[in-house]
Amino acid sequence: MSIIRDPYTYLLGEFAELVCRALADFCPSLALNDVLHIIEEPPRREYGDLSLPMYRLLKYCKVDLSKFANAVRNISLNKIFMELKIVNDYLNVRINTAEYAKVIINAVRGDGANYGLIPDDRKLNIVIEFVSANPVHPLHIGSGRNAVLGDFLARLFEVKGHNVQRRYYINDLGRQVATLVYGYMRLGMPTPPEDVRPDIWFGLIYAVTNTIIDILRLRKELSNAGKNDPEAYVKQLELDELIMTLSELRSRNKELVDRLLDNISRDSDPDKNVEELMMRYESGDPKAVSLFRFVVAKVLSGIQETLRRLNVRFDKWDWESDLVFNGMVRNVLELARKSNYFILYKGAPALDFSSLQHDPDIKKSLKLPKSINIPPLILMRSDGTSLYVTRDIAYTIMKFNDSRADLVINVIANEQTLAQAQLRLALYALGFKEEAVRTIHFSYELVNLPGVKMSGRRGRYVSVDEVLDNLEYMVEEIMRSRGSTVSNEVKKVISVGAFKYMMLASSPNKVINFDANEALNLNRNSAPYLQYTYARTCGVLNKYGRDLEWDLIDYSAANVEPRRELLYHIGKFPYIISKVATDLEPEILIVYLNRLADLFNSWYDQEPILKEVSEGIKQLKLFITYATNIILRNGLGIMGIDVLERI
RNA sequence: GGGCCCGUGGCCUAGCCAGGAAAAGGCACCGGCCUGCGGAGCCGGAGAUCCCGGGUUCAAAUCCCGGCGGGCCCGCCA
Repeated sequence: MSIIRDPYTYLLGEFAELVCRALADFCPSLALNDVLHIIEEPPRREYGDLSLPMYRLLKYCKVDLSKFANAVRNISLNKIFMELKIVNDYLNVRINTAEYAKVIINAVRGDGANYGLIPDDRKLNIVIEFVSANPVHPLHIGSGRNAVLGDFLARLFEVKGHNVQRRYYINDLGRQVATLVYGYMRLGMPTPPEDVRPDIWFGLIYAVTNTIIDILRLRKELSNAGKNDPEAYVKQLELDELIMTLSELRSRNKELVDRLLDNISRDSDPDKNVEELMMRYESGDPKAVSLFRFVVAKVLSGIQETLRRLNVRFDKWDWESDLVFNGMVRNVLELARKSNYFILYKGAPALDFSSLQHDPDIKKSLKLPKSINIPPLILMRSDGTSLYVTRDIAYTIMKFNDSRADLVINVIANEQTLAQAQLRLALYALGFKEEAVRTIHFSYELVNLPGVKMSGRRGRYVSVDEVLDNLEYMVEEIMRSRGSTVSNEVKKVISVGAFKYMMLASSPNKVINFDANEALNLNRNSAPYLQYTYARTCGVLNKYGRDLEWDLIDYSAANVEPRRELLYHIGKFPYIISKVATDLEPEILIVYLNRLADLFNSWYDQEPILKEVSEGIKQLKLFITYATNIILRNGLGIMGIDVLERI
């Protein structure tokens, strides 16, 4: 007999088969999958362990419910089910826990430390592009959410046996980097200070430069406008706000801000100079290239430090500018010119999707929004420089070619839904139909600060590092209040875990309103709670100090609450992992692990494990502890959260 | 004007896609449990018009339509 690796799925299958066989005579069209679909868990355990609402069978065969009931009543139970009852038109079964425990125990015994991690049959090449934050300031918590989600997806697919490549798109051709470089030049290109993180230092230059440029532009507009310009009032308000922002920034580094203000004010047209810089860089001017690359690499080194702190790694760092330098962007433009969808829009080369976007088949396969009007996609500026989406088309093609990808997943904020739809349409229009279908936008919502709008341009954001620093401080405080100390290692594992948990605990398409007090709460329903529970299991297992005596386990002792419930939950882990991998919803895993920890802690308080006198029961209890231990480690592992043997 | 996402006790979150038995966790609040294998824990209590209005259905937090509220997008920005 081969070992069953996924007990719960096996259980569902057995139940469905039982039902199908019983109803085969008068309900021949009823498929196993239909029944599987209908099976649910009763709201309360008294009803049974699994339940089939019989009225839902009426969809498949129209006969009287009593006929179902009669047929079902005569089901001869196999050994894993021990009781069958019909209550309120529900067919409820009770599991023979002793038998089911055997299945679960064999599954855990067979897979050991890999319990629950069952590879898919087909091994895919999956590219995940994530973070890809503009290299102009430190990672803020929004990017932190992206990093944690992308890392979660990568770990999940790896566990499911796929070949995962993690890529970071270094967006160095945009106006943002050019603005930063411009500011750095105006500052006189000083050597970045050693004692400040480069992303923080350059991030300040970036915010200050942006704000000053905007102030100068507004001032010019105001002085040109007539006194009766109705917009003048609004502009004045905007200007006042910017000046406040600048004075806030000034409080961080007076000298730097004054110098920038002085030097940028002397420039008669900063906007034009920023654009000129962009052009020089894109055309490959060696001086511009070395300067841009220097600045970006510096900022990136800071970002990488944060990512290392989060234990998020990348396989490839893709420079956007390389796509222009190596001709790939030009190729895309040439392809576009030859395509049937090419038009000149307001004099600029563009793709027109009006004939494509309403085709129901295309809409469905490319997962386009129901009724949406996608405007023509302009591919090139009239000054000859490239645009973001054009470069992104080239990049996507490269991601497919580079790693023979079956799937490209882009972890990108919800605000880019339209742009991502445009990207897929453009790929389709240029003849990359397969690629278009296999490009997946994994969308997530932003992280908001209560009251303030986060803005990198204004230097207004909470960085990942600040949050982690605060979390570490909280951990220290808690330990101090208990009269003990904490190692750096423990402090780091707990704070990083708490951060990741926070980012994964709510559905990706929900906005997170970042509340510092809430975020620093290390109580239940958090990573530390799960880590603590894990450490508890380690404590017991270490104290026992030997391997389990699998053959001595007393299965019959499984049929006692709350062991029963706990075992049932343990048996569900592989099923949960599969579900998470299908739905790509981290919160499912979190809910499951919390419940497991709750059940374990509650049980732990009720029954001694090591003091159990019956050897068979003691081995069963050790098994429960061991399985909980493995599940917590594997579950947290997928979330990128480390565990500790001692806290 | 059009589109996307969200709305569940005071607060945060699961359940919604695949409708089904008395809506599930947590925080905060109230009351108990520390010489026991780890109290970052355990036991108990209180607290909900599932945003509103229609519709579909034997049955709606869940599906459909229309509102309301919040966030976001519709650029020769990224």
